[in-house]
Amino acid sequence: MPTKSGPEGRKASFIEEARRAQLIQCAIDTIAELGFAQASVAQIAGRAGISKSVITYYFSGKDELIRQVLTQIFTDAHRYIAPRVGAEQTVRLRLQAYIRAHIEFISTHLTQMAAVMEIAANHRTEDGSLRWGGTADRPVRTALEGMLARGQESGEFGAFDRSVMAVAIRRAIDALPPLMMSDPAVDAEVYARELVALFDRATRKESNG
Amino acid sequence: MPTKSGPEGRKASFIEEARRAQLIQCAIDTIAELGFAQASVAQIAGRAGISKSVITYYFSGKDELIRQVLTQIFTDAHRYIAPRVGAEQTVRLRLQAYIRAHIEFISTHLTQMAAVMEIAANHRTEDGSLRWGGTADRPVRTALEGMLARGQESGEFGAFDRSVMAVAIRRAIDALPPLMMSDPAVDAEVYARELVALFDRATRKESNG
DNA sequence: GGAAAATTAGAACGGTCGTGCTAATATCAG
DNA sequence: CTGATATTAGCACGACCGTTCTAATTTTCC
Repeated sequence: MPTKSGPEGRKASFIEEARRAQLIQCAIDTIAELGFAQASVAQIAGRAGISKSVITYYFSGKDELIRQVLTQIFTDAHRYIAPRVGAEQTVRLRLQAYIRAHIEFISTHLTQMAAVMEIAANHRTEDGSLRWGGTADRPVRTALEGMLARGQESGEFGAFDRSVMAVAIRRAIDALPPLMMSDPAVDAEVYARELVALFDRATRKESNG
Repeated sequence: MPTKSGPEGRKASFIEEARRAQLIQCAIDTIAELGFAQASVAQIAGRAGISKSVITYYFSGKDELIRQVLTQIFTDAHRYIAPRVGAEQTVRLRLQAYIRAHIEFISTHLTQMAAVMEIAANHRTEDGSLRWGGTADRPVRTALEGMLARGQESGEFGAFDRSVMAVAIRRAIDALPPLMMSDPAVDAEVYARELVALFDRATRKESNG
């Protein structure tokens, strides 16, 4: 049963593993540089220096490749961020670690993040609706809202709408990739420090000023 | 000299004005609904119930049409927002009006804003670089940074990095279109009130808590 | 070293893109 | 009403899209 059309069943060969990794990396670079719409199979294959058909040989199609790009990047990000947040003891410190860890990961994985955002904003199903769009970031925001809720219950945070605060935090974090790519003068450390301070004030109880 | 290829020279006829307005509106609707990449000339013409060539008859090409979509929306937005900000006397009130006016306009022009963001994020020149991207929002942020600077000089605001604060404010405002389009339960008034309160705290002087 | 399998290049397919051209129709001035 | 002009539909064009197919080449294994 092996032979025909693509590697299946048997364990991946050395060449297969190397090609898959190469193609995923080339897809990331191409999407980040040219944008999702311009990242055609021909472009990605050209960057890898191979023929188009190699892509459909190792992946069932372009969608498969895109999917694997996303899962790889998300796995990397989660592995970096989760332990750094979990290490902190108070909710306020966890929120600070949340912001800092995100910005550290983003600033050291700029092309990956640019690719993720291009895909999230543009990849659509055949019926025209966004494949990962609209509600795909909801679980992320929901988790963040949970953290904010615990901070309010414990009295560490003041009164505010948690969903609006979560949106503001996420959007401020996700602003970094385009910022850094269009302006190399942007300093990720400064950005992290200022954002931590900004939302530290924003989550405080109203102290009659 | 009249005749050949498109209306030029003479003043626009009734039909011309109507068609241009219709096509701009259809472009907005199509881009907002299907995304920029899927908003082909054929799609836009189909929505208008006319032939593709009518578009290239009234506009020099697709780029021209897109450009007019942007200028129309930006003009509308500026006419709504500018006087509301200018009416306030203190910097803090002006910042509040800035946020509120933006959210009011956005929530009442959702499809327009969705179209603008699709275009800004995706429209590229032939060499592959974003046409309105990267640095196109710089003047907007710069103006906002100026407002923040005046607030710090007058002592109304505390100490913070103005460019980071400007990014956070803009990103929080620009989050509204996708929020409202994916979740009809989102309340623009609540969002405006909470955002005003959030950045009111964030711009305050550190009051030792 | 030779057969079988894995991997690759390259061409071909049907489809959509934006634009240009042509011929038919609608509008309007005289 | 009529001729000129504005407007429109429809097709053709070259380009690129993602996928499929075939044939050639490389690798693997006995």
